[in-house]
Amino acid sequence: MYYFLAMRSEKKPDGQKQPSFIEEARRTQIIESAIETFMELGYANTSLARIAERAGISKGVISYHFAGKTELMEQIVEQVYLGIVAFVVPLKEKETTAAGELRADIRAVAAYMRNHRSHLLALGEIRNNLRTPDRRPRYGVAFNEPIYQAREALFRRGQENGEFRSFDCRVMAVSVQAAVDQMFAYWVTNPEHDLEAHADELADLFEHATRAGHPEETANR
Amino acid sequence: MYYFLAMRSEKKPDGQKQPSFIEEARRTQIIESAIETFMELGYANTSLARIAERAGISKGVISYHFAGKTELMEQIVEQVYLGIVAFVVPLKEKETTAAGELRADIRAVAAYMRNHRSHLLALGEIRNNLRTPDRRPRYGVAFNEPIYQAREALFRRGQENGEFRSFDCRVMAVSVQAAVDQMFAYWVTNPEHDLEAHADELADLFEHATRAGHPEETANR
Amino acid sequence: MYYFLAMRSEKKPDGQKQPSFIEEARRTQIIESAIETFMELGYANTSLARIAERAGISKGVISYHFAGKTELMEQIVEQVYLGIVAFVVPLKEKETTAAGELRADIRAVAAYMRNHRSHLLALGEIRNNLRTPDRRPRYGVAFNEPIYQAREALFRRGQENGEFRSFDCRVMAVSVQAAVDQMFAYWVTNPEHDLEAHADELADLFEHATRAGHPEETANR
Amino acid sequence: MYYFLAMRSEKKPDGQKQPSFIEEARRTQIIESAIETFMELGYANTSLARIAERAGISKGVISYHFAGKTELMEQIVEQVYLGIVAFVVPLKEKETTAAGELRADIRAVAAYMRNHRSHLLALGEIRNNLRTPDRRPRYGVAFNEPIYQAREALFRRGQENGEFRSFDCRVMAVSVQAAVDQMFAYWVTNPEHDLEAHADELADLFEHATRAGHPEETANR
DNA sequence: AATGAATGAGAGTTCATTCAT
DNA sequence: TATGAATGAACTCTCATTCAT
Repeated sequence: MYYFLAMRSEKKPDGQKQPSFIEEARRTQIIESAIETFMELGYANTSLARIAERAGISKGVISYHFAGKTELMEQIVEQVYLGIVAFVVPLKEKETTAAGELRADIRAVAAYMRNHRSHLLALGEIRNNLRTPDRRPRYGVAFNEPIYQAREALFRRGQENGEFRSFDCRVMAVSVQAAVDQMFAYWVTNPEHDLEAHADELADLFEHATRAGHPEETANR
Repeated sequence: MYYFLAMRSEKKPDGQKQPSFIEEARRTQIIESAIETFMELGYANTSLARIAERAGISKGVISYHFAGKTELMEQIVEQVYLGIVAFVVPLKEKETTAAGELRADIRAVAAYMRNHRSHLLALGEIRNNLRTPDRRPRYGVAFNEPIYQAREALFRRGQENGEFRSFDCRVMAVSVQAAVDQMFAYWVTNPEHDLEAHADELADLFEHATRAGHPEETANR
Repeated sequence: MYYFLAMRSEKKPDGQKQPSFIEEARRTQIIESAIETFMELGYANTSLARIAERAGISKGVISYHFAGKTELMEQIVEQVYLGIVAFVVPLKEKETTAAGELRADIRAVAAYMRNHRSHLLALGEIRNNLRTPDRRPRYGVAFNEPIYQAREALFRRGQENGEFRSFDCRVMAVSVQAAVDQMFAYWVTNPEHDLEAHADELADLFEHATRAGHPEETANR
Repeated sequence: MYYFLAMRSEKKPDGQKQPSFIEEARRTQIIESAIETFMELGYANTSLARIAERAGISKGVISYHFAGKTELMEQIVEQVYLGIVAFVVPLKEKETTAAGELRADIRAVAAYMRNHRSHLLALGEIRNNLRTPDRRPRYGVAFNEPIYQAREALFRRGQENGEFRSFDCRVMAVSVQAAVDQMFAYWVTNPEHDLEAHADELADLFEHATRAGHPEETANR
């Protein structure tokens, strides 16, 4: 599930030299500094100079530790994404019913959002804006594909065992992800908003949206 | 409803000179050129020079007709937004039931998306990226507030007349908008995707999510 | 002869807009400033900043008038080369004998050198150093090909009419050009050196080197 | 003859510590790596980082073994120059006549060129570009002075013993050197060119250019 | 003897904006 | 109204050099 690793920009060959401790620390420091800068200033206003300034280091240090601005941003995406997966996946696997898993998923993501606000904001900035040299989007919606497939599988399972009614699994997967993402965006703008209550409400929403209510609606698509 | 005009960057006082026809034509030309550029190159790669080049005019013309890059982008947002409202609102008002109105709304927006792909893409680019001089987001989620309130009103009406179950109207409104927006993004990335079928599926989804299924669930929040 | 035009980087299509007077003046000013900078500081120390500083203009002006540093340098080469050709060719055409033409050629070039020291120095700097994006030499010896062919034709004519002995025309052409170029370099380093006397001496040298001295040496290669 | 040592950047005082074997090996390794880099990428694209990368060592090693980039380049010049002298001088000394010595000289240099292409190319790159801190050429034509004097002596000898006609020995020396250098450059650009034939042709050329043809031309300048 | 890390200057380029014409 | 010209700041990236380990 969440097989994001398949999207990693470049697998490091085993024969490659291990990064030293200090090297790793610096990279982490720079990435964290970049994340905060993206969150605070937005993509267009985030320059290497500002990242370095916030980190209290020289501009050239970033160029020393990363091949370029692009590699830095790809590293951020990778780091943040891996963090999400590592947190959410274990919490889902405890559930037995499809409906239960969907609810657990949504609540887990909400919990993660509360504690990683800046990381997820930076992820969004980069996803929305990073482009390849020929100016086509680097990530875009296709970035969500592994998530979509995981959710599709969940829905199909629920349909097969009679929990869920018949519906288009892809549309449902896309919509769940959209609602979850927007929950985050809404909370960011309205920090007093109750994130956990929102998550529960969302779980209710999709429970109603998916459950097999009337006999004739039971899924067999 | 959709009282977006209240957000307009600057109301022109009534005593102000009316823009001439050619003035208005130039502004429209520039806005269209900018929209295409945003769509094709993304926010970060859209410069006044490129907009002018695409329009086949001199760079200075833009500065002449717009106070600056910021005003141009705000004008784009306004124009596009007004276009959506003008198209969607009449289609909703024909409906009598709340559920019917929701379905009509979603389908109308989908129809609009198909015919205004570049406009909506540009709107997204600007909404995601434009910031005030002190670097806080210019639009963000708050931009959706009028839409949220309209949808909230719809849901509340449905709850009051017994069509809808009890749920948090704000969360539902946010989620509907998120699902609709993501439908667009998904279609942009997958042009062969059936937009109208997706809209219908979404209407089903939210019909199930909102309808008063069991007596004890009838809304009175 | 001297058909350098065939090497021009890009022929301007007739439909292209004419550069304005002030545009042309600025380009000339920048080129002259660049030539002086190349002469004084050498290729490696010549930056756009220094060229602009010498010209008393902003750095961005150069970028405005030239596509980039590369185009500026190619323009310098073209301008200087055309200047040489325009000066030398008419002086050669007055001569009737091959030997006379060779002597006239060498003397004409020497005369040009005296009055265009900085231009020729800059030409040399760029020729020696400018490389394509893939790092291969942009000009190199191949740059001399039109000159070589012109001289070859001269020598062949002299051999055919019996003025010259038999020798390899290409080697002779290369050597004449080398001797002439080095005459310039020597004079640059030793400004008190008598350039005209050097040119006459060179003419003598190649007269002896080429003339048909003994009957059995007359050319028929 | 060829008293190039007088130009050495810094004579090591006798009391200085002898470089260890491994020290010498490292310096040689770095110099060879630098030579290849200069040849392949040209002066402007040759950085210490690239030299180190090619040598498979750390960038700091170069700074450890050489005072700076300048000293490295001066060492390259010295090494290459000494190599030429060591090869050419013995081959000249076998000759008895001045004409014979000139021919032997040219052929010897050509032979050396064939086997030391990268060395001579690097020498040229550095000679053409290296400057002192006040930006005046570090070598330039003056670098050839020992060669010029050696050739002048040869020509004067030939004139005194009646082999050669009267001509300006300095101009002849400069021209021979120019022709030889350009032979190399031409061969580099046209690798299929017959270097040895070119050398022979050059020897013929200067034999005709120098020899005492008519009695009244015999030298006594 | 060698390394990796860091610096600060300087490179070419792009940009929004201003202004005289 | 519209243009072309110019500015100055900010951008990413590369460089030679220094230094602690």
